[in-house]
Amino acid sequence: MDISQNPSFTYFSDENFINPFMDNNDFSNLMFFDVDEGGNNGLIDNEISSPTSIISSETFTGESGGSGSATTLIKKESTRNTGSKDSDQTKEMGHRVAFRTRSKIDVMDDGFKWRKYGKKSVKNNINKRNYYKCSSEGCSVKKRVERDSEDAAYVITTYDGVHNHESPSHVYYNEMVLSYDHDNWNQHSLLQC
DNA sequence: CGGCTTTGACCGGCGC
DNA sequence: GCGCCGGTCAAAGCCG
Repeated sequence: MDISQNPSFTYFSDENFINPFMDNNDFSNLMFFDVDEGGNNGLIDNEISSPTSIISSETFTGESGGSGSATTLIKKESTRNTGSKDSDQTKEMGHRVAFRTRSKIDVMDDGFKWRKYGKKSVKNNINKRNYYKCSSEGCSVKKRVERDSEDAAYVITTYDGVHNHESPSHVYYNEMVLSYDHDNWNQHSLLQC
């Protein structure tokens, strides 16, 4: 599947996506999308589309150990399906965000602490899919990480849910951002994690 | 020793 | 009802 030509995906390149801390990873092809990525086409079904998908702050670290990190800010709000459907479908997994990055490493340190709880080989993908849970108490955010089946240079990361706590590296993160007086950094959005 | 990873088993949804 | 498939559980092992 060629995701890049899918209209339901928002595609990021480094032209509109600044990564001042880019070190080990090549984020030249970053994108994210909502709803599921499991289907072949990923077209958004109007009836089951998730109401909102937000990534408030992401901190990618090229190598664990802090040698280098790329900080990313993505925010998306899609408010279609505004209450027209029955509200009982608004369970906990209301927010799902996925994006694809070109990265040498499988799992990127985004500032949160993840605990691996599963690994599966899925159809249409020779690579294994890894399942992670936020290890913070009371936070049930999940994350799936898999290599792109067609281009193993890309990693597809899917987040389910929204963190109800701040990132452990949040303080450090904010300091970094504030030191960057750049228009593209929406600092206020960082605070609504 | 505590937290994490690994990995097979188990479960539920869905299509036929 | 059955089988497939994706997601989760949990025991065992590993590691700092």
